[in-house]
Amino acid sequence: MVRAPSFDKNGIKKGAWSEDEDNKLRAYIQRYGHPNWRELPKFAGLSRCGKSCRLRWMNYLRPNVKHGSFTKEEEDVIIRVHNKLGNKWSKMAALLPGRSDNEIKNYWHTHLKDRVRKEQIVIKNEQSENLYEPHDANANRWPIENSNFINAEQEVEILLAVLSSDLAPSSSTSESSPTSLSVSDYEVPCDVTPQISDTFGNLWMEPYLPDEGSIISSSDYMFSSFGLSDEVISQASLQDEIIDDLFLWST
DNA sequence: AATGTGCGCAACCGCCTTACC
DNA sequence: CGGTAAGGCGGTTGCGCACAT
Repeated sequence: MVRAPSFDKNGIKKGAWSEDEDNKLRAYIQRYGHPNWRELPKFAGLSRCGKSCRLRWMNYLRPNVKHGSFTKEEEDVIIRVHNKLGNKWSKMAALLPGRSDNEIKNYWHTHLKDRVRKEQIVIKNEQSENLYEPHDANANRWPIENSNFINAEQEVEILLAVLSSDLAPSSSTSESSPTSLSVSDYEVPCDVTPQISDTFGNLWMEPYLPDEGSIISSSDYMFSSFGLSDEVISQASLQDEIIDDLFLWST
């Protein structure tokens, strides 16, 4: 299952990691952190390159990393994000705490790729049958196909932004009716807010109509379209990066 | 029992981006 | 502003295992 250990011409070990190497790397990082991956193996007593150490830590040794089969919810997130962005494994990993980008990538190629391909064929066939009813209310039940009012990457990033605690509504407003949500409910930095409004227009202000008679906000619609649980949402820790991204898009 | 074949996944490789000088 | 180093990302590979023949 793993590559056989070997040494390159510089004496750098390659291939499968031994338990002893794992212990050395784990102990060193837990004590000193990893301010410099290139220097780390030297001080940790490992005959590995820095990249190899980083990969081993990120994919296998770091705390809380999960292994084993994916849940249905995790599969849904992968499929939906892949539908929007393609092979952005690190974005998916950010939405799935404990899962590494490498593991998600492997899981996609071995379990999901073919399944999604088949399902997309089915969806396309069903859509082609509805060609003459493009504005039918039921069309809103296809969130992936009907949410391209901004580009896909922006949509996922805005989703992450809304999911993160800094931008989420404060507790005093989160209990209120969804129809009352507006951009002012979010703690967006003051120098960013007007630019977001300029860029995304009514995205933050207009309610989305998923079905006759019910009204939810655009952001709530995005939550539901990605099928993310509150638990996943609360664990997202990308707020700084997201705010930076939002700022960049708006300039 | 021996051999062949496909799958799953850890690890490697090369490129791109970012930070620093 | 250009060069360099380091980190990060996505594509690909190699090998052990399970199953089929």
